[in-house]
Amino acid sequence: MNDNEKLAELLFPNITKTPEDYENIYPERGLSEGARVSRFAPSPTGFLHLGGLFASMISQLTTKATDDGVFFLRIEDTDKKREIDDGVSAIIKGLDEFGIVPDEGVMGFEKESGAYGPYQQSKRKDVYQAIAKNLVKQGMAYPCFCSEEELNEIRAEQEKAGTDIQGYFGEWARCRNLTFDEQKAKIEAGCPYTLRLRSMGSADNRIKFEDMIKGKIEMPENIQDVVLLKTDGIPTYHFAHAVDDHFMRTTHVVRGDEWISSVPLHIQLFKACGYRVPKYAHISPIMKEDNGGKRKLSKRKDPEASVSFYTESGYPKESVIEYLLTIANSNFEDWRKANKDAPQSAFPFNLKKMSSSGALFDLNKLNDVSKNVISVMTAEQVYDKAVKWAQAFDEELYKLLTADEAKAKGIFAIDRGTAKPRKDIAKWDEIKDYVSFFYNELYTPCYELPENIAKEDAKEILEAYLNVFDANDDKDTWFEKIKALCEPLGFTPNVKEYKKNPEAFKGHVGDVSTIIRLAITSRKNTPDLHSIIALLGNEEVKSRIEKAINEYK
RNA sequence: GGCCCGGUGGUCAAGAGGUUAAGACACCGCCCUUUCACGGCGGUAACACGAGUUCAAUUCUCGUCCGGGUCACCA
Repeated sequence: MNDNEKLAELLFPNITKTPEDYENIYPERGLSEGARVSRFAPSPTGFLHLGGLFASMISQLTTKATDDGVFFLRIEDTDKKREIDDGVSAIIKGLDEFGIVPDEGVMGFEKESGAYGPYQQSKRKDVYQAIAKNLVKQGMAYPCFCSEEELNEIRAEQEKAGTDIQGYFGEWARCRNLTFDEQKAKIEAGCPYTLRLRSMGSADNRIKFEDMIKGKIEMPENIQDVVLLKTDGIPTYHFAHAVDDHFMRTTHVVRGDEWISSVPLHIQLFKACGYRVPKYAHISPIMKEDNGGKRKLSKRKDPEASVSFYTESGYPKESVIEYLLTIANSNFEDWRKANKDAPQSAFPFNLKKMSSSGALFDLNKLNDVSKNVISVMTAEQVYDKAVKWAQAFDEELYKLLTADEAKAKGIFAIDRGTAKPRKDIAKWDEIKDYVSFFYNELYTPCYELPENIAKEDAKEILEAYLNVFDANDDKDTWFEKIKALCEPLGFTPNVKEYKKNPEAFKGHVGDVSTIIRLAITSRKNTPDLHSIIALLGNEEVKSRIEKAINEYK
């Protein structure tokens, strides 16, 4: 046994499996030619970030562009400090609420599926250690006994010396060249240690790689002896990334572009272990306007950073995904225009068309997209989704909607299913206001007239209308009756005539309709009044008109 | 500071060595219309700056500036 082999045994006496064993445990997937395997690998911080949803959507889309692509969910819980109770469920629930269901990986609390698990890094300690042991054996990794203070000290010295590159490398790497006896003594004395990579990189070398989104990138090679295993034996992100994505047979790594600067390290790690380097696709973050500048959406400052914001506001999941798709591929909107009814999954997503700079989050655009999405839903769909939302977030609304299903559906059916559907609703939390005048429980009458209409005229019109009104009239006779009211009371049924000669009339049909609309709904603007009247019914409408008349007396 | 990435209207963006520099959102106006919404038509508004290459640069090159990321026993 040489010194490296002795060191490996000293460090990992209980690790008996070899890298070859794991190659057999996690064999090549044997998918069809070109099939992509990708993943979403968040740490369980207790909530799902919009950027996380975006990344997982892109990742999934990337795999679904190939025949038997696999998209899996891995949980990166190697940092106990960041972990939050049941953070895993929050992520799964968040993804699920937007229709993203992984093919394999962590599927729920203590639940996973797939042959490449465990998919939670905290449960893979043995795998990492076996690989680490092998690295030590080959002289590519070594224990480092430096304390936090010593590390700070090194950094301070480097600062003072004004070196371009700071960190643990070359001359500065105090533990890099300890003899086996020195290492042995420290270990037997129980000194805590981390395991570091013995980097074979040189600052003079440049490494090139092709990012699927950002294109060709060239960077200096990694020279840092980075930590592979922390004092507690748990791997750092970098090491876990190489080991996991190798053994889970990931072909495409889709992740946030904050990782781009560690790609040289990652490539080095893959090579040190003898693994094929996966393809990388680094996504730009979704930004937020801030004092005229841009910054990343922050979970602290921005409620819209968490996906729960969208479910709570009642944005349909399709809307959020649709919006994200418009950010992802700018040709999505054109595609949507040409394929109005196609499911989102039919869109030919192209990683290479992703923007390489970060997009500012645009709530206006989301609202617009969402209005379009909702406008093509059937009344039944709107009803079902709204009810489901209300059940969770607005009990009063829930009771009203479910107490009279037919009425609620009737409301949502107004002008729906036509070639030019209304686009009033962007999210379910708007519908309470939208439907409020249909329900006496929500309705607060307000009889304030527009300035150009006198109380007396309003009263006369309403009195006259009450005499001829019938909620069962069809739309044409209904409106003919209103027109007929006009002339005797000094209004004209002809708007154009009024515009030509405004002095000759008190107003036109529009004004008459406004008075009626106001009496029935307390609003100047509503969807089709005839439909509203039909839904409200004879008695209710009559009683509202009578009340209004009293107000104008 | 070192190293990366980026910079086309307010926002998202297409684009190409020669274009009247697309489109969408927002905004404004007009039309349609019983209101609103929808729809239609139109409008305001952009190639960060400076050199160089070229007959020609917003497009290629370099520099400057600005924005973002990263330099942990965090991911």
